[in-house]
Amino acid sequence: MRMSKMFVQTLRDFPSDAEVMSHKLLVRAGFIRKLTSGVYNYLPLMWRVLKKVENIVREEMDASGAQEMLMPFVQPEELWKESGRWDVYGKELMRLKDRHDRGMCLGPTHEEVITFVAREGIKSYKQLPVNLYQIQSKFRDEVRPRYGLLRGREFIMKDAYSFDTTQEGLEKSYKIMADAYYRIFERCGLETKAVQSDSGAIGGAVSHEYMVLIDDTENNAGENDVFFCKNKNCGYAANANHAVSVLESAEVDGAKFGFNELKKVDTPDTTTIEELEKFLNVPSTVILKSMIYIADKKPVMALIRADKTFEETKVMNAVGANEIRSAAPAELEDIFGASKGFVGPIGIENVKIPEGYDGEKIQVVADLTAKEMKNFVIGANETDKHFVGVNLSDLGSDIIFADIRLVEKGEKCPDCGEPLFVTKGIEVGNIFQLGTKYSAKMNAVFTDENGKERPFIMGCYGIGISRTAAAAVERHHDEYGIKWPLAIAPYHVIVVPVNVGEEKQMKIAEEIYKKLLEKGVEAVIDDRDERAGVKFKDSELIGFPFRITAGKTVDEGLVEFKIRETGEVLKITPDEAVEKVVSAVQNIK
RNA sequence: CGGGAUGUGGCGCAGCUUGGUAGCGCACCUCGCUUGGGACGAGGGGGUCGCACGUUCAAAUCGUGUCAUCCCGACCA
Repeated sequence: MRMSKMFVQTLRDFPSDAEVMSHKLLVRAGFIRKLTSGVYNYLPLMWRVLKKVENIVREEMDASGAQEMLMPFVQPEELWKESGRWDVYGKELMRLKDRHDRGMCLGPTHEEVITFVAREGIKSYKQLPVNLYQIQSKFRDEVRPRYGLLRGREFIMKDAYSFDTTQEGLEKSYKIMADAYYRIFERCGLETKAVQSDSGAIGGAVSHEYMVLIDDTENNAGENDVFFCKNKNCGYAANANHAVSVLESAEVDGAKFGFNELKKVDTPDTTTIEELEKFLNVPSTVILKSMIYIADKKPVMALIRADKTFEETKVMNAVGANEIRSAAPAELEDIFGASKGFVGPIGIENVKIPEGYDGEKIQVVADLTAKEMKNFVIGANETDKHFVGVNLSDLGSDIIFADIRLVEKGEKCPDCGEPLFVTKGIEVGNIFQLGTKYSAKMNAVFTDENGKERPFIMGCYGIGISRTAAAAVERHHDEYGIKWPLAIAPYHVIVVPVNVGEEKQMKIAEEIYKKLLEKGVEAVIDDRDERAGVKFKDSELIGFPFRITAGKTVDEGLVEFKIRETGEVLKITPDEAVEKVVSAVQNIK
């Protein structure tokens, strides 16, 4: 490729609307341009990168025995009604009508369609197991798209779906994918950690997320908090929304503070835990904090020892909901007649659920920390009042107990007891044992050895192609620009004649360029009549892994060979330079 | 959906307080000069100042509305 003809425009400045490095650099270096919020044009350089990532994914998927296909981007409403997700998916699902007023949606994922494909095409256990995948654009109407390619609304994804006859078969298919995923990300130049993750409303099913760990806490690109154990024999790692919190003891008996019997006390203006601690002169560990969530339109009260934090996903799972949000202060008034800071579970069975919400009574879900507390303090469901000296037996019996705590750094690993560490992570892949969630609902069955019909045991496996490319930029850049891993770089090498007016430099550069092409290297020659500084800045910004510069030293028969990743510079002959690139390229194949 | 901010040429920004017919840097085109780290000089093209309505002799500037974008939060198979 000749730089003078390449469709690329690098910018002198970072775009003002970008926040994270991958977004800033990909725009500035001319890889992407925004069309509208969360939707980007992949310009030629970006498209080359994406195709490289795709091809690595494709090679490893094919090697694992999976078969590639392509499903439609637009899907009919009926399929989503069959699976039940039409009503649960929410606004993220981009819904539209065709000219006949039929409901359609843009595919955010393809479980419904693949289940349709399988029930049409798979009739017998003899056809199983099978794993089908595709690489395609997805659309999710994210509440808040951000961070460029890391959280776009339209993005490229590889999604695979396995079909097995048994749970054991599924586990085998799952393991095959887990192994393939490590290879894929490693080949993309990304070290990943597979972490246990929340399995959503499905509950109980196994799920792992592949995280690119981002140590820099200043970096917002890592949107997930990952807890992990450094014990080599253990290896526990989990997303914060799933990490098990190990109970730790604390001073939890209010009797030590004079709360020997249940009574209601005045606690004016104590709307926060801190204020309440101060007013009653007790530690937060003898206070049971109450928080109201709206789970699938049902009000839910969650309880936890007040020095701990709720993990909403765990609350959601504990009550079996699909969607959850914390209630607004005005809603508290509506439901309880008490203001923020004073709601509590005593007498909750008498609280009437107002119009606009679902449910007959308010479900109470308590964290396991509540179980060891005695004579504690809790909101009285009356503004400016709390109960003290409360025990669990005072709260009624219809309480769900579960781990609904957010794990904290330094807590003990649930598997080995060593302290847990936390870091940020970018989720680039997700593998998931679905079971019969879709096949059962959509009546996707096969005939087994005994002539009996049984639903497919399914698994699904995603990789964010565009997100993986962006994550690579997050992990591989410096102050000058991108440092693409060789395997996914748009081109392997750029050849720079310093001065296109110097015949000898130009001649050597052209020769090198030609040799590289002949050897199958993806090379660019910067034949622009620009000053050296411009060419060097651009080559570093765009992130070519290697640069061969033909400058003044051509008179001595030497060129400069520079490695982007390390900054290492060698003065060698043109043939040696070509050889270095060729062997590096062969090495990644 | 709550809170905050911003919309002026491809990118980055000034002008707005105090209304008077749009400017700077980069990029782009032409010529000259220059050529190992984002040169220099001269000339040139490109914007109905997000949109609508209003106030006014006159609106980028004031008012109202609306749309878009970004940030924080909420949310996120």
